[in-house]
Amino acid sequence: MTLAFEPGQLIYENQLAESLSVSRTPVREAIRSLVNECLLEVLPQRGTRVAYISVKKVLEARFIRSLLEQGAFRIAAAEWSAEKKTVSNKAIQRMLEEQREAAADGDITVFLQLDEAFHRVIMEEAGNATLLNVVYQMRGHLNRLRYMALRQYRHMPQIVEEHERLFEAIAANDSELAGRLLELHFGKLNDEMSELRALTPHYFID
Amino acid sequence: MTLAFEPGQLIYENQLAESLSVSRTPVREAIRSLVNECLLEVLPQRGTRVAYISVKKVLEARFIRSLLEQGAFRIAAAEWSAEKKTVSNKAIQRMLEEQREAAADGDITVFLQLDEAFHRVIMEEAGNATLLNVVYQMRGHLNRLRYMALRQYRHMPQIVEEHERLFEAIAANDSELAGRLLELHFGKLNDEMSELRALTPHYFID
DNA sequence: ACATGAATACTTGTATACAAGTAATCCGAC
DNA sequence: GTCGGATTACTTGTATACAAGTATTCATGT
Repeated sequence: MTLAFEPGQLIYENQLAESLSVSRTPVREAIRSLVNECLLEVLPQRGTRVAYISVKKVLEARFIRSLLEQGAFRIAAAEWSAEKKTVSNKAIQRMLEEQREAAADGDITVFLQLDEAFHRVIMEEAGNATLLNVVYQMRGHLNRLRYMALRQYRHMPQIVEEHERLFEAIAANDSELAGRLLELHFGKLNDEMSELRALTPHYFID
Repeated sequence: MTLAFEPGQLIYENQLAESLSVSRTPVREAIRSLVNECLLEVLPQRGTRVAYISVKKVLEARFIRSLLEQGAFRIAAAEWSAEKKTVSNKAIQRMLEEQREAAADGDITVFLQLDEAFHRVIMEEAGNATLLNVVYQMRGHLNRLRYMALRQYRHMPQIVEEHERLFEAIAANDSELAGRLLELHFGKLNDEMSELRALTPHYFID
C-alpha cells in the first residue's frame, strides 16, 4: 500500500517466508488474500508479481466506492439523530482534529489511516458491515494511488476540510448534500492519476 | 448454494480431502475462498461450519447489490446503442427464451444460472469487471435464500417477465425506469425471507 | 556466428508429517 | 449419585518434503 513493494516487482514465497521466519503455508494464505484485493497476481511456477496500478481498475473501484459510500452516507445523514450527536459528535470532532495534525506534520501513513477511519465511522452509522467490507476491499485498487497523490500534492489540509463539510451535511440531516459532497470528494482522482502516471509510468498499466 | 450442505452443519478438511481424492492443502484454499463469501466459517481447532443464513447479512447484501446493479443498469441503459441492439439483442432474447423454458420445466438450478447470466450480460455492457466481481461475491449471502424461495413459491415465470421488462427499459435507453424496475425486482426478498424462515427456522440466524 | 536442445536452477502446486488446541469421555474421589 | 480432572480422540494450524512446470544457461552441431 505504501509502495514499499514496487508495482511489477516479483516476489517469492520462499523469500517472504524466510524473512518473516515462518513457513510457506501462512505466506501462501496471505498472498491469496492479497490476490483477492488485486494487489498481487500469481504467475504459476514463475513467481508472484506486485500488481501494476491499473487505470481501468482504479476507475472501476472508484465508481463502486462512490455508489456504496453515497448509499451509506445518505442513510447516515437521514438517520443522524440528537442522541448520536452527543455520543459520536465528540469522537468525530477529535478524529478530524487528529487529521489536521497529521496533515500539518505531513505524515501520510497516519493521515491515510485517519482518512479511512473517518469514512468507516460514518459508514458504521449506516449499520451495514458487509458494505464496509466491500469498500475496504476496494482499498487495494485505490490506496496506492492515493498514497502517491498525497506524497506529490500535499493537499491533505483540503481533504480534511472536505471531511468537515461532509460531516456538517450529515449532522444537518442533509442526505442530498452529503451525497454530492462525497461525489466531489472522489472527483479529483482522475486528473491526479494522469499526472502521477506521467511521473512514474512504469508503475501503471491500461 | 443448493443447500446440499445444510446451514449449521460441521464439515472437516480431512473428510472433504478424502472424498475428493486430494490433499488438505487445496481443500483449505477452497474453504478460505468460501469463508470470504461468508458461506463457511472456520472454528479454530474444532471444524468448519456451513454458515447460517443471516437475515442481517442478506439484507446488507441486497442493499449492496441494489446500489451496484442500479448503477450498472443505468449505464447500460444510457449507453445502449443501435449497434449493440443488433449484436446483443438476439443473444439476450435467446437467453430469456431459455429462462422461460427452465421456468416451465421447474429446473431451479438451471434457472438460477440463467438468472445470473442475464444480470451478468447487462452488467458487462456497463464495462465494469470489478463491479461484476463484487456482485458475484454477494451471491453467497443471497443465492441460498433465492434457491429456497424458488423451490417454495415456483414464481419463476414472473421473474422472467420482470427480466423482459428490464431489458425493454434498457433497450429504450430509459435509465430511470431500468433503475426502478430493478429495485422492484429485489423488492419481494424481505417478505419471502420471513416466510421461509418460519418454515425452516434452524437454517437462519439474526 | 547462430540456431537448437538438453541440463539446470529456480518457481509454485500438492501431499504429508508434526504441533497445538478443543471438547467429550471416562475414571475416581467424595 | 455427582462433581472434578486427566486422558483421549478428534480438529485446524504450521512446517516440510516432493511433484510439476518455467525460463535461463550452456554446450553442441550446422
